[in-house]
Parts: sequence; C-alpha cells; structure tokens
Amino acid sequence: MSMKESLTIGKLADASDVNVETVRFYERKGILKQPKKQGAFRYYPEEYVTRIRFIKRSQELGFTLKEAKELLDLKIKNQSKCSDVLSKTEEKIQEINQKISDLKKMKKSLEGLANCCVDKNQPLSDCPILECFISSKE
Amino acid sequence: MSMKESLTIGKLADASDVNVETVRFYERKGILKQPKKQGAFRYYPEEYVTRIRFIKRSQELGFTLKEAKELLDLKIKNQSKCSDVLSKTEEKIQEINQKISDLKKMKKSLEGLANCCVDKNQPLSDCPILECFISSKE
DNA sequence: CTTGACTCTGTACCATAGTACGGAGTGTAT
DNA sequence: ATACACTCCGTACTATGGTACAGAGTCAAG
Repeated sequence: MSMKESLTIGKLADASDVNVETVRFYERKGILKQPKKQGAFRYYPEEYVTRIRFIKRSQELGFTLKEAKELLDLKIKNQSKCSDVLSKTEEKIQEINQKISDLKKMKKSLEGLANCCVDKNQPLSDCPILECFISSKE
Repeated sequence: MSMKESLTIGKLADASDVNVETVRFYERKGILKQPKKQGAFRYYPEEYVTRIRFIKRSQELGFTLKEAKELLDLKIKNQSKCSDVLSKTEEKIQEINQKISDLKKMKKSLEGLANCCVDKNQPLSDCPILECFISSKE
C-alpha cells in the first residue's frame, strides 16, 4: 500500500525525533488522534511530524501535554466555531506574553551576572538573579 | 527565639505559595540548602521566599528542577570563581533566547488564528500554528 | 512462500516532582 | 504547666510523561 505522504509509526517516530512508544502513548492519551489504519498497521500523513515536534517544543517551553494538546486543537478542530476558539487563543497569548516577559527578566539578570564576570575575579554578590520575578506575580 | 527575618517552614511555605512538604522535598533533593536550626526546628531567612518563587517560575518556563537549581547556583555560589560561572551563564542565556524566540513564533501563530476569528464564522484552515517551529530546530 | 524487520496490543516498569501521613517531639500562649 | 498547633523524620503514595518488554501478527523483498 504505502502511498506517498504515508508513514509507518517507526518512520514517523524517527522523523519526529521521538520513540515509537511515545507516539502510541500520545494516541492512548488522546494527544494525537489515531489515523485510519490500512489493514493492521497505522499510516500517518507527513503532517504528524510537525504535530509531534510542536508538542515536544511546547513542553520545553513550559506547557504540559494537556496544554500542548489545547494549542494543537486550536488549529486542528478547524470546523469548530471561531468564537469558541477565540477566547482560548487569547488566554494562551496572555500566558505566552507572561512567559516571554519573565524569560527576558531572567535573561537580563544573567547578563548582569555575566557582566560582573567580565572584568575581574570579584565576588558576584551584587547580581540580582533572584529578584527577577519579584514583581511578576499575577 | 524567632528573630525577625526568620520564618518557620510553615510560614515560608505559605509565603512562597507551596506546600510544606515541597520545601522539605527540595531540601532532601539538595535544591535548597537546609538552614541552620535553632533547637529542633528550621528557621529560614526571608530570602528563601524569593528562591522558592524563582524555582517555581523557572519550572513554568520549561526548566527542570535540576536546571532551576543550576540557575540559582549561579547567584548563590558567589564565592566561586567568575570564570566558572561565566560559561554556564552564557549557555543559559542562549537557551533563554531560543525559548523567547519560539514563544514569539507561537504567539504570532496564535495571533494569526485570532485574526481569522475576528471577522467571521469562517473555517480556520489557513491559520499556521503548526508551522511555527519548523525552522527552529538546532 | 519464506524470512526478517517491523507493527500490533497489553502490561509492567521508570524518572521526576511532588503529596500524604503516622507517630513522636517542640514551642508558646494562656 | 498544659493544651494545641506546629514541626520533626521516615516512608508510602500519587500524577505526569514516558520506556521497555512479551508474544503474536503483518508486510514486502528476494
């Protein structure tokens, strides 16, 4: 069978840089929906590679699997009403803004720390990394 | 005893918005160092509140506990040689830059999605959230 | 038409990051 | 000086996000 654009689970896993078991795990958890089977095996459209990479990177950015799924669903459930999607989208944008803002604060602190180091073997007691989230509580 | 600036574990946990058990867990794992005990109880300087909040927020930004500790240590081990700290710091700055960049791509995709929604009940098939990390692989 | 690599389902196991709890000891407010 | 909330330590349990089999079935290349 194997028409072009169709990957077995092993090929998909390789291309997505995850374990085969991870793909099956995501299916069991409903994070990825199981594709139509041709015969006994799963065959995946190429698009699934992008989905899985998206999920992995979302996790690295501090979203849980559940949240990654929500983000994915914003795109995938494209038959759903726009208005249903809109508030979720804007909520996620706010989360992302806060993450970006906090990462920038963290970065600034680290740059301060690095600057302390540029000149001397001086002690670092004045570098304020700990203070970076003090005012970022919502 | 309880001089000002000294918190019991319960007060610390409340102020840091975590569970008492979490504080003890962090100590067992070496994420936080156990403070001097006055008698049988731990007494913490106020500063620990900031530390714990820093750890929690770092996790939400996609760092593991171990990485959060590394970030904390950059500040806390201020008697260590600057040069030891510098390369670690710059490595972390690079990680943060990549996170910020990917979050911005994600945000842009979501904004595209939101814009699709502004006008109509139209289908969302053209919003490119999935594509946002395609070129961000290192 | 067989052989070997791959896939199937199911279950068990793992690491990380906590959370809960029992039973004993401590601190302090009245 | 005693009650009672809080703390101690140790151990066991939980949730999340996977990983690792075992044993059977399947696909397709030669």
